[in-house]
Amino acid sequence: MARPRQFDEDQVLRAVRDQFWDAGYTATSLEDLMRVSGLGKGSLYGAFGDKHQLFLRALREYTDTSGGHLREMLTSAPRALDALRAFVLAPVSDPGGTAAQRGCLMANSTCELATTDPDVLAEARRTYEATTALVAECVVRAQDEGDLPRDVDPVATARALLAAQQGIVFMGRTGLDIDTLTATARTLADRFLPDA
Amino acid sequence: MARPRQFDEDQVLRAVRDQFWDAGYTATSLEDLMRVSGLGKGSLYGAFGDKHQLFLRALREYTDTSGGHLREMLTSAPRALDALRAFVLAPVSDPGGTAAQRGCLMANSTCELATTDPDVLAEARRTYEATTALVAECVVRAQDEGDLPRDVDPVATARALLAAQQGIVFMGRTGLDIDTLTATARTLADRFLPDA
DNA sequence: CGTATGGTGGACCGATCAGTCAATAATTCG
DNA sequence: CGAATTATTGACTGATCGGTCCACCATACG
Repeated sequence: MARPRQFDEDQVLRAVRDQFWDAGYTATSLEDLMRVSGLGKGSLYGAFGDKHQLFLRALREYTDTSGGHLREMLTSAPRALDALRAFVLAPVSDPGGTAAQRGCLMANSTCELATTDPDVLAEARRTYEATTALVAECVVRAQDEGDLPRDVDPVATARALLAAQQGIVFMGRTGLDIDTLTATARTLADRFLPDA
Repeated sequence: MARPRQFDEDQVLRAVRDQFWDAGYTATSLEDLMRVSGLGKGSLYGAFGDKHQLFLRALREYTDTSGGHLREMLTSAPRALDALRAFVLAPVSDPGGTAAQRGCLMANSTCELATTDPDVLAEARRTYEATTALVAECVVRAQDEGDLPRDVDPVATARALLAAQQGIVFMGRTGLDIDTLTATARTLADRFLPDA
């Protein structure tokens, strides 16, 4: 029984997320956040709390969204092996390669803040634990389908695939051209995943 | 014919580098830099210019030092294949795993600043180009020694090994425990480098 | 020993930082 | 329609930012 919000919370979170993504957490000022969200300080603070809380919300929005995409990617393909291959190649799936240079918000934030921000570190551990579990599930399915040998440890394999994928993401962030990056991702995928 | 510097430039650069390493570029203030270096503002500005120039100097000091270590690592081992293995395992060579959590200053800086700081991006490209070349040389040597097949492209292999190594570095930054991280690095190394 | 040179430390600057607060506006419910 | 409630806006705060400047001082050279 009062005045309703005049903005869409998710839309604001996405705008704020993009700002943090491009400039990093520390280098983003409240003025930046007001500009990209179109909101005043009072509204931002009223709806999300301070800068740090807002960042964690945006980060969570990001991990939830990309976690959803990941789950879909890993379960939609008919063959699990193809899904794993798509997982490693995901960082170069953007045609222009512009997305590659942006890197991953979770990874960028971890590199920037892991030493000083326990909340971000915890979110990183949570995210990569969950990702490992999802990929490991897919590895088991690939084993069931006869595409991967039975004697490899699914979780260890998942961790190696995740590390390789994050390595690709990082090389993309350095501005490595998309063709070279794609070739590198393929090389890594080929070593882990037979056939093609 | 004037008063000589009362500090060792390299020592200051190392202290400053550690500060940037732990807190990131943006989150490090001039007060922090004065504290860790023991110098006043005037001395810092007189010797190194502004914060950005000082950061680039510290970053260069870091890449030069680790580039030297890398070169030594890749050339000192009797067998090139062992050197390549050591390269992939380097991020977990620290016994306690504390170094692993710190990550790599160049990588952290790239993730934080790649979008906004052309100088850092250029330094990253330069560094990883040089690293690729060094590793590729070592791959050729391993081929000459009969430990790697002749038909693989040395540069492509080097890029894949570098990406895998950076993936390990990143997983270490997320705080993944050192044992799991070591196992992951071994898994990656084993796929690329036969024998042991 | 005096003077020129350049290093040193800290006061100081305007700008910007994150965050607070109160006046105002918009909405719902009685 | 009026009262209660909450969103919105923007002025304001004290702190801190990066950077400048200058008075002071240690040294080297004549």
